[in-house]
Amino acid sequence: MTSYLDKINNYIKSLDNDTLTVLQNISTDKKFKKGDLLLRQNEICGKSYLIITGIARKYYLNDGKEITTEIYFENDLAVSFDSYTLQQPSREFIEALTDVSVSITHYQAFQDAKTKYPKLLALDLMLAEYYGMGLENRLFQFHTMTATDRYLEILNKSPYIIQTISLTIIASYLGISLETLSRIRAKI
Amino acid sequence: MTSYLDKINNYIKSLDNDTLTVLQNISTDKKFKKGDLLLRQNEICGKSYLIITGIARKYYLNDGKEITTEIYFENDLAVSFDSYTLQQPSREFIEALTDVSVSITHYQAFQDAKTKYPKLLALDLMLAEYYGMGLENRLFQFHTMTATDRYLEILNKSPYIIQTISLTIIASYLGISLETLSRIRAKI
DNA sequence: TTCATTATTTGACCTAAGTCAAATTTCTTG
DNA sequence: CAAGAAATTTGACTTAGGTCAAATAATGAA
Repeated sequence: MTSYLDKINNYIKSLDNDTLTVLQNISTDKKFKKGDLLLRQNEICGKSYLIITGIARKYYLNDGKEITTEIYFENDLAVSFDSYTLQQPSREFIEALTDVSVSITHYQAFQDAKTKYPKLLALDLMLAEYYGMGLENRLFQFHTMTATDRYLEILNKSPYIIQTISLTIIASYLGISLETLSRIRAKI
Repeated sequence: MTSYLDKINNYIKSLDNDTLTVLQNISTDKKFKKGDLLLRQNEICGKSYLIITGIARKYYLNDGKEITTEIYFENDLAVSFDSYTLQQPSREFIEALTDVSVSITHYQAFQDAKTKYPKLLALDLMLAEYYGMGLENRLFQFHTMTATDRYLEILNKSPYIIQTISLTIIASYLGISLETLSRIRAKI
C-alpha cells in the first residue's frame, strides 16, 4: 500500500514537462488558519486540497456528533470523495486542525486537463485506487477488529496521529466513545 | 449513486465501435458451477468477472471464519480490488453462490488496451470511483449504525439479498453473529 | 417418502462498549 | 502566575451484541 503511494509519486515525477506544466497551471496555493473550514456540508466539493504543511480532517455530523472519517497530513489529498466525484452537495466538512497551507486544484480544470492529457487521467485513476484500497483496509478493521485492536493499529502505523490529534477526534475516527478510548489507553 | 452506475452504463453504450470492439476482444465468457471458486486466497487476481447471470460473493477468512465483503448479482463486477490493482496475492476468495456465467477480462489485456484507448482508462476510473463510493457508504454504516439498522438498510435497499442469501453469509456481511441476526429478524 | 444434513432459532449467560455524571488534568489567555 | 476553559479520566450503571449449547426447521439426495 505505501509502495503504491511511492509508485504514484514516482509517476508524477516521471511526467513530461508539458503535462507537469498543465498540472501546475491549474493549481494555486492557499493558506488556512487553524479551525477554518476548507469545505462545508452541503457545499459541492469543487476543489481538491493537497496538504503542503499542517493537519486537517474530514468529518460529518451524525445526530449532532462530529464523526471524523479521515485525517490529513503532509502530501495527503483532502477531498470529499463522493461530492467531488458526483459534483453534488457534500455530507462532509473539511477542517484545518492546525494552520495549513495547501495546493488547490479545481475540479473542472482538472477534468478538462484529463481529456487532453491521458497521463492525468491515469494519475486520477491511481489516486482513486489508492483511496479505495485505504477504504478497504479501514472497512476491514471495522468489520473484524475490536476497538482496542483498531487503536493499537493506529499506534503502530500512524503514531503521529496519537501524538497530534485530540482524543475526541481519534475516538470518533475509531468509531468509539471518548470514554472508551480513554479506558483503552489506561489499560495498555 | 445508482445514477452513477447508469452513467457508467451509458458511457459504455456511447463508446465508439472501435473501442467497444477492443473491449469485446479482450473478454471471454465462462460458466462456473455453484460452489466453484473464481479466485482463491493467495492467488493474484489477474481477471475481472462481470456477472452475466447468477450470484457470487467475495470473502476472506478471519481466524477460520468466512467474512463476506461483497455480494454480486447480475451486472456486478467481481474482483479482489487490491489484488487486482497491485497484482499481488489476494486476501479474498470469490465464490459462486449459484451457477454463474461471467464475462472475463484479463488484467494485462485491459491495461494494454487502456494505454491505447483513453476512453477505457476513463471507464476504469469511473469503475474505481463507483467502487470507492460504495465502500464509503458501507464504512459509514459500520461507523455509525447499529446492527439492526444495517440489516434494515439491506432489507430496504437490497431485499433480494435477504431473499436469496443464507443468513450465515448475511450475518458475516453485516459483521454480526448468526444468532444476533436471527434475533434481529425475530424482533422486527 | 424418509433420513440425514444444513440452516435457523432459542435459551442462558458473558463481555465490549455506551451513557451520564463528576472529578482531574492540561491548556490558554488575561 | 492565576482563573477559566477545554481535554481527559474515572465511576457507576446500562445495553448491544457475542458465545456456547441445544432445539427446531427446512432441504435434498437415496
